[in-house]
Amino acid sequence: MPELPEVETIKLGLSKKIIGQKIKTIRILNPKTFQDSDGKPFDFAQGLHGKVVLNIWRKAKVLGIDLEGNLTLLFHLKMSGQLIYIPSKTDHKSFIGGHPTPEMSGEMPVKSTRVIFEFDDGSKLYFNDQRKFGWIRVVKSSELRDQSFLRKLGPEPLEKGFTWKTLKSSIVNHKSQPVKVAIMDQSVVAGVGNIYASEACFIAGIDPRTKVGELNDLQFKKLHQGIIQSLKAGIKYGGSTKTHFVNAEGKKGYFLDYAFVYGRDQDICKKCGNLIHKIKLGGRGTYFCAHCQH
DNA sequence: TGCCCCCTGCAG
DNA sequence: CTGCAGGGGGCA
Repeated sequence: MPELPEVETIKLGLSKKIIGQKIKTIRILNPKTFQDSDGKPFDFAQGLHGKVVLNIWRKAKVLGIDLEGNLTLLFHLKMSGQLIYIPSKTDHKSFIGGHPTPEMSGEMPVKSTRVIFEFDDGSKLYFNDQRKFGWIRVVKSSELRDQSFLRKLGPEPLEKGFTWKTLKSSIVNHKSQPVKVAIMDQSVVAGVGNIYASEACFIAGIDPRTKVGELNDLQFKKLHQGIIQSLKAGIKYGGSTKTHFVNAEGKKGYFLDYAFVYGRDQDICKKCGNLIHKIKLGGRGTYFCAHCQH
């Protein structure tokens, strides 16, 4: 899935477009994608029809859309989810000067489209998800904090409360894990996934295989900085598009052009010129420079 | 604290 | 054909 920077990119793009809009219809092409927390079908006609979008937020890799009537839509994009907003025909012409880009022309829905939200002005929000791991849920806004997956999350790495000491304390019961695996645990830090975990270890100068219990305080400080810097860079370049990720306008992100190690097996380290290596940690592809990381 | 699994599609 | 892919829940 999209990790924190990708979901943040979608959030920033979507909030400009759908806050204040009223939901007209919801078409569910893949019922499994859209379930309430009990796995029962949700009564959309009664529940969401006519509701106005009040706010959009992100927590870890989950995107939330608050609606009128104490309702919140939760989205998890998992590995291949996309949320693409297509303006209504009128807006669309004025927006791009009458020359539709491929992703904005009438190519939606596509084969992987699972759910379509239509707003009162005719614009649409498409939830595409090739692998069908992603989900959408409806919860009461006032009961958000009871959601188990939100309760289990560690600190938000780009918020004030995240310091190297809070990182050290939240990671304390992962001492025997490789550090790269540990920072991908959402209870340690919220929102770090496979790409930015490799990047954070590189920036910190730490070998991703190093056991958490072997890290000293200086390394925790560097790791803390590495997490923050890699995520910020991800947001700056509009996220990482390996295969699926696109922003709310259907456009790719370019972080991987600037990545130090991720996806660069047998390529040259941008810092020292030695070869980047790919290994497997916790079942996931992991990239590092043996010369820069110890 | 490690696997298996949920799926689909693409590269090798 | 096999293996692999931005995730993470459920299980022993």
